[in-house]
Amino acid sequence: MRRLAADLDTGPASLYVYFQNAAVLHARVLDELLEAVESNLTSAGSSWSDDLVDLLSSYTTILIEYPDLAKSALVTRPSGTNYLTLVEHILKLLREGAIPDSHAAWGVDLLLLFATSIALEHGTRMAMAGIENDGNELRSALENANGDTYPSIAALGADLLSGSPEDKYKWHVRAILSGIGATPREGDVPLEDDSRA
Amino acid sequence: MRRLAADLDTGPASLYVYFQNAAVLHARVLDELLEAVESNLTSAGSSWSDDLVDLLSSYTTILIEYPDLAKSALVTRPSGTNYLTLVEHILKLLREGAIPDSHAAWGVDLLLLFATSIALEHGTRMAMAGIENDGNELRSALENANGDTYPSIAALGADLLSGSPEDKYKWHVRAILSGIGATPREGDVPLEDDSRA
DNA sequence: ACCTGAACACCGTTCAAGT
DNA sequence: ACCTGAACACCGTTCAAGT
Repeated sequence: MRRLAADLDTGPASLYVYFQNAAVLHARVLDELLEAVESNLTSAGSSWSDDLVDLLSSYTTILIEYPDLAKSALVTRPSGTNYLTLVEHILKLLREGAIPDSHAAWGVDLLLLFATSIALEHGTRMAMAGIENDGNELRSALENANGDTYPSIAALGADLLSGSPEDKYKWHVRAILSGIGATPREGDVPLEDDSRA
Repeated sequence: MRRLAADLDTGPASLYVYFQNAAVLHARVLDELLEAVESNLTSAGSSWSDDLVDLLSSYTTILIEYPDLAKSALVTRPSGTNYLTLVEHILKLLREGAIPDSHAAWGVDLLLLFATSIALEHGTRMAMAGIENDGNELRSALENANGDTYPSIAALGADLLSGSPEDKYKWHVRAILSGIGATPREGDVPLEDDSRA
């Protein structure tokens, strides 16, 4: 609020003439930024799931630059036209993937929650870079975990810390996609049923 | 920092004698709170996936009371013994579910990211309850979405907004579980292979 | 050596006062 | 009527000064 106000050569109070509060302002700014989501797409059409990974990556990449907006988006879902366009695009790809409608309806939430959280996580981490890189705390805790009290952790060992963020991101999205396709919701018609009453 | 310092009848500066910064203090407090995760479990053993839903619910329930700690946990993974115990418990249940180790290794991250994000989302939303409930913004945007520009949104209609948070939470966890079980990682041995070189 | 009062550099929001 | 300076009520962090 104060930085934007300063950029506009006025006091922060003036912004409250146009925006109810900081959350509303954030939502508006975010929706403006989301116009870039579609234009940042790279792969374009090898498969519906690749497209979905690409689409969400584009969204995350934008949000990662603005962790405060990611936090806002997580708590108060945006409602602008560009956000709706993103939801529409996700749903379109899920239908291409033959995901049942009822699964897709609850699946979009999960996909966007994931993409937003990752942006918040990494964006905030980057914003406090250098100050103190305590990312190694958990790392060493896992490496030195006692095999008697933590047998499963010890069994997995280095695998718990393996992989680049990008590879994990992609695998996580694919896992979510696979899950929302395969996980039954109450009211689902069983697969082999020919739907006679 | 300031509230805790006031409770201890001193200035905020004193805390810096014992904690490097606010993030470190948060991590320590959180790990203390996580001792309650195991004792809050309810269902106990109908199936590994039910147990996993229950375990993560317990974690989320605790974190939802302290959104600031949830934010901290999202950005800087805790590394205390109670957090390790939680990770161990999750891994144990995933092994019970016959999830391949390499999938479990990347799956814990996703499960904990989800549980933490939901706590941050709902916790923050509760903390600003009453002030302005603009949760209906997206709701009405989705309901009034033009069927020509947003065909998939219009096709799904009310289903996009259906379901209680609890039902969605459980379904989301189950979807993630299903996905991490079924999504191949590079290096996976194909199922029908009898592993002769 | 160990602790801390006071100050610094920030926030978002409100409201009386100015044009 | 529309805008805003100044103040209010908060943050986390630092550092010189006190015991």
